[in-house]
Amino acid sequence: MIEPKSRVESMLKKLRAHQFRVTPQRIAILKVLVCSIEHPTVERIYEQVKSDFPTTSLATVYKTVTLLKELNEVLELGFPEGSNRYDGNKPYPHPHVICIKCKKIVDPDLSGLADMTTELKKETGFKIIHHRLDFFGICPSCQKKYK
Amino acid sequence: MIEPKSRVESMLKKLRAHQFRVTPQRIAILKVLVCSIEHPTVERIYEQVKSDFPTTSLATVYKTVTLLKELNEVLELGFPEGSNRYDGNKPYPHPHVICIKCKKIVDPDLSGLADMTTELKKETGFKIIHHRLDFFGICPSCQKKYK
DNA sequence: CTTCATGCAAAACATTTGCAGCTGG
DNA sequence: CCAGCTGCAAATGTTTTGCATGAAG
Repeated sequence: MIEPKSRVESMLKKLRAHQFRVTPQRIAILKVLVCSIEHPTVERIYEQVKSDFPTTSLATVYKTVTLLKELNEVLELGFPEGSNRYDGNKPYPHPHVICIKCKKIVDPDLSGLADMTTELKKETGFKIIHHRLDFFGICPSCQKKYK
Repeated sequence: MIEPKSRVESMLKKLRAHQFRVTPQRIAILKVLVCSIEHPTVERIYEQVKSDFPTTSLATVYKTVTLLKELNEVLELGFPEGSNRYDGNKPYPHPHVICIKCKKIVDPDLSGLADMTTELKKETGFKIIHHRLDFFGICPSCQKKYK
């Protein structure tokens, strides 16, 4: 388990290092990102931030999340159908398992992707920069529900 | 290499089997899908279909492509930023390598995903239905161009 | 002939943008 | 102070939808 505090600190440090400003809104957003295990949507982050910072706007959440993504402090999981989801705890590519019923997203322990990229480079000539691996299925609790 | 003719036939067969109608527009769209190696967007399919069938509408292309997806005769690659891409030749999950500059998509030869799903089932309890594996990078010709 | 498909335009929806005013450093 | 951030509303771009007309079976 990563210490939430240190992740928040590292994000703040990154902001300062690039001379972006540390505003109360940004602090609130990045706290939600780090404390969420659920891979929240922007809308969800917005709700949580508003509860103790009521004047925050949705646009600011979008802007902050995009900024953190560009600084590699957040992993964006884009979905064409429905909203994007964000992971502030493991801001690097890793596999996800997604429930197609309840939209829950979990991080499984899986290895064996790194060696594929060297194989790929040889075969395709591409310079590989990042990847995305999602498994879609039905989670245990939805399996019961819909049986 | 799959025979284009047989893929078109199998799509038509599937349509008839589910009592969907075989219209000239649908035939034209599915021919483009099968003859494209480029993983076309809906817009791209639309252009090509219009050239020999000028009255076709974009909405019809969307509807047809969605129908074929539901019949498992086309693989949809959704992208949140930009348009979705379609593969009528290999309508089942398989890895893709995507150029982030020119948006080219190629199918690499890669194996070793099937065994991951059994591992996943054990670890997460999910019933895995499908997956998606994309590698993002820069293709050989864009590597030259931007050097 | 009946039902389903087409084509047009309008709607939907998440995300981005423009801009006036505010504020962190 | 002043560049950069915020919040609002309007714009964007892709995909979907409603509905009248047309064509497949």
